[in-house]
Amino acid sequence: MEFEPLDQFLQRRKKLSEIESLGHAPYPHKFDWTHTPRQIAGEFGGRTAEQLTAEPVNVRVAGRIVALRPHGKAGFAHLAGDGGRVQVYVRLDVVGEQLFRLFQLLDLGDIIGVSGHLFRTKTQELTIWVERIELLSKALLPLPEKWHGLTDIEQRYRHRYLDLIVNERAREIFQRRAQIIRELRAFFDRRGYVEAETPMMHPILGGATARPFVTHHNTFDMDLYLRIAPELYLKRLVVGGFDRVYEMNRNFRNEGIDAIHQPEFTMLEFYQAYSNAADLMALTEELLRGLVESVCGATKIPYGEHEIDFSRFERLAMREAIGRYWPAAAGAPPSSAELASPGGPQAVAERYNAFARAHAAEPIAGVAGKSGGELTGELFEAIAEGHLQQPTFIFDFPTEISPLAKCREDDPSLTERFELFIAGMEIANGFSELNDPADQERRFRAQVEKGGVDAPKEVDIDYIRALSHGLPPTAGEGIGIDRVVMLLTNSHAIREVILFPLLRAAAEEQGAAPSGSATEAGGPAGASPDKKSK
RNA sequence: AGGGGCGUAGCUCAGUGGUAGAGCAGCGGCCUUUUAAGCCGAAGGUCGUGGGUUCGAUCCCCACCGCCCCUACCA
Repeated sequence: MEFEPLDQFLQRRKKLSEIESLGHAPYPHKFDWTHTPRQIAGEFGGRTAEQLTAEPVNVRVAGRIVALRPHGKAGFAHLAGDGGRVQVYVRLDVVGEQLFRLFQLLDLGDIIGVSGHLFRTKTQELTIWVERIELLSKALLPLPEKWHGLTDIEQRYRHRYLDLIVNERAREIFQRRAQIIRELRAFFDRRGYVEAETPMMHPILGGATARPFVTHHNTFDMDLYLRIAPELYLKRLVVGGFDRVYEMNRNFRNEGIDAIHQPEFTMLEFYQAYSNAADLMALTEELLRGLVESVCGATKIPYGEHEIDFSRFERLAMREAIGRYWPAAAGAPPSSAELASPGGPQAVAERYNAFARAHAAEPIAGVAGKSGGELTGELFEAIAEGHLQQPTFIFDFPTEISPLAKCREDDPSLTERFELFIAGMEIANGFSELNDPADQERRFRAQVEKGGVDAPKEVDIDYIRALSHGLPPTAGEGIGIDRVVMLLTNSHAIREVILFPLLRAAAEEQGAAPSGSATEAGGPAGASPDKKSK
């Protein structure tokens, strides 16, 4: 297989043959290094030129050539590796003709190993005085332009490896992502949670409201859904005696793609027995504050135009939030009492729609056919959600839109459920888990009867059976990890924090190159904590 | 899904109704402390794809493909 740009590809392949004919293995198996490019600066950055002369430091370093400045009978290059870079200096009179010829045959992008001692150049840059040089892997294709790098967004995702080589920010985002995931695991492990891996292929859809991907198992001749949520399996584990359990992995939702949604997305779900929603709000606050401190080194972090302050989390009932952010042009804001009264949400929604029609905003559709709880949820989304920049827990979710949550003891129209919003995004969703099997079965059946494209088609009888064995009073929560990574990396598109976001498959072309014609199939993908479950 | 924008050399981008340019990368030459190294020279393109208008289209029109942004929907 040959790739465009063909002239450069062939040119580099020719150089590789010449390197072989000089007696070098084209793809050697091993290079013993003493330091990574990053470690050189870290360990020896403080040494002066005099110290390096008095006490020579010998190193062996491997890396990718990311800059190359030949000067006739000598030359400089920068090797990148381990997130750092180091300059090397090669001289004909030091390495000899044979190795210098090898140096001349190197290209930007090649991976080499060098050995030598450290010195400082005229400009005081810490540099390796190369005595031996070895090709470790030839780059047959050129790197993107050295100054502007790779800016085309589509190319960056289709050829993420180039993005990672060339764009430091991309590399930093994914290193930080790994750090976040490490910290989250440590947080739950410290507190005695068991990490579980529940099925990703589900015979019955459940645990959220979303349209699924469907797949097929050949031997069992059985259709399966890629999971939209692990919720029902994790609660089975609580029934089984894992009182504290968590899972952090992919969910798949066959729905729209935008700045905060991908079909394949990562969610953390955790459950703890003998706890309720209020306990989880406190835990979530502790978790996120600690995470931001350890990852960003501060409790206030910049996010676009805003500064987000994780030292304080606001708590606001959903009905209060509607009143608080009610548009001034829509008249007097509704009271929580009005929203709680029979027919209240309908009246408020009509008032909002009158305002919306007059101000080119989107009205709430189908008011007459919706329950008060559904309308309350929609009013909240239309009016308040986008205003919630600072960390804010919204609680008192209506029962109609919370089929897995336990009702409030004093008000069956509301549940012990909350969602956390930051920067206008839904970040977390948690509640006291409904553990009454009869009530759960009723709510499941109501969902199935109601129908709709994303409604469950059948009741998960085994889950009801599990509840019938007794689920302790339990609280559970889901946190959208991709969105947390967005916040902590000041990223404003979810695909910036997903290594290989789903793209439309490009047409395969013979000889297609980094210019963007290789097919990136991308399987089913998905992304976000959802409204009705974690 | 609707509206807007974009698609020109490998990369980053100019440009014009008379079939096209720069910088970087690549190629040849010079260059033993450079760092967006420098200097000289040559090369590189089906201007996203397919139609149409025109004597002539990369440019104007239509359709399609892909990407981006906004709005909406799935949630």
